[in-house]
Amino acid sequence: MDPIDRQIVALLVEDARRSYGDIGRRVALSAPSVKRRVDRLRTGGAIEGFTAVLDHDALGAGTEALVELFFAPGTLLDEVTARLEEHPEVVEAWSVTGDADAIARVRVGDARDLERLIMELQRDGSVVRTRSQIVLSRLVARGRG
Amino acid sequence: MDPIDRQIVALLVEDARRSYGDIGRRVALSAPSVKRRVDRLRTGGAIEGFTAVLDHDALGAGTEALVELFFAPGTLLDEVTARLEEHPEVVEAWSVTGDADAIARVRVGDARDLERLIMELQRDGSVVRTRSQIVLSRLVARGRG
DNA sequence: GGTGAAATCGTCGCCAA
DNA sequence: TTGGCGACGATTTCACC
Repeated sequence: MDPIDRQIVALLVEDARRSYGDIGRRVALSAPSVKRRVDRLRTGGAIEGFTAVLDHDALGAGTEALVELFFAPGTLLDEVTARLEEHPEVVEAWSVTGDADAIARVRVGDARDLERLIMELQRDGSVVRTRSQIVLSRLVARGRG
Repeated sequence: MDPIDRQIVALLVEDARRSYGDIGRRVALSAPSVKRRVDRLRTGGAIEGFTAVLDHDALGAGTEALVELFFAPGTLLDEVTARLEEHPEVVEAWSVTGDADAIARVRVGDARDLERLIMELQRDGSVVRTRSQIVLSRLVARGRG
């Protein structure tokens, strides 16, 4: 992981479909050499993959919310993770310090779906309370930097 | 935006570097036809772009946190957005309902950087209070759904 | 890390349904 | 309009230096 690797990563975050030749020109390396580095970064796990960034508003999709989760005493993180992964509406989730035990970023059709999702999450008793903040607008959105 | 477009979008979310030919084989379309659709999805705004998904732990990077922001009365959203965009540590931010006015997802080297960032954000008075929750671990992470 | 070569891919104009 | 075909230059991806 040298400065050139970092440059390559930054260029791919900016545009994942950039060609190796284009990257090579910017970092003064040949295309095969760039490919070797990218392959290494992928197998090494630094780059997990490449994805399309969607505009959910333009896609006619719905509502996003950040849901704080409060666990029952003695709840295992793995249980909650498994439960969250059952629901495709959960885009991302983190275990956090502070008031709540975890925060889930969810994408649902509308407020009714959110309500239903929250009920579902609480169903088996590992999540005993939630507190939701519905996203009104996205202020900042960067690659995944 | 027909079912084939949705399939194409899903395939690109899964792997943004897939070739048009590969996509075409999966949706029973020729490569040029797939390219036309992807071009249309991009100019139409449904697909904002393509990015690399990084593993920040593997990259030896630091701490992630969710910072709730409380604005001074009369603060404009655009002001705060501009302020947030000045700081590359802010990966994402949303204006939300509920207790806080906005939530920023930030990535910093360590807790000291977080402290410094928060001081910076509060400096001009539009953000009067913050409440941070440091991410202990990522529970769920899907493409960008 | 570079070079060269072969296979594949991106991209365009043109034509058919 | 939307999709397929053909063609050409660019790109990917090797083996080898």
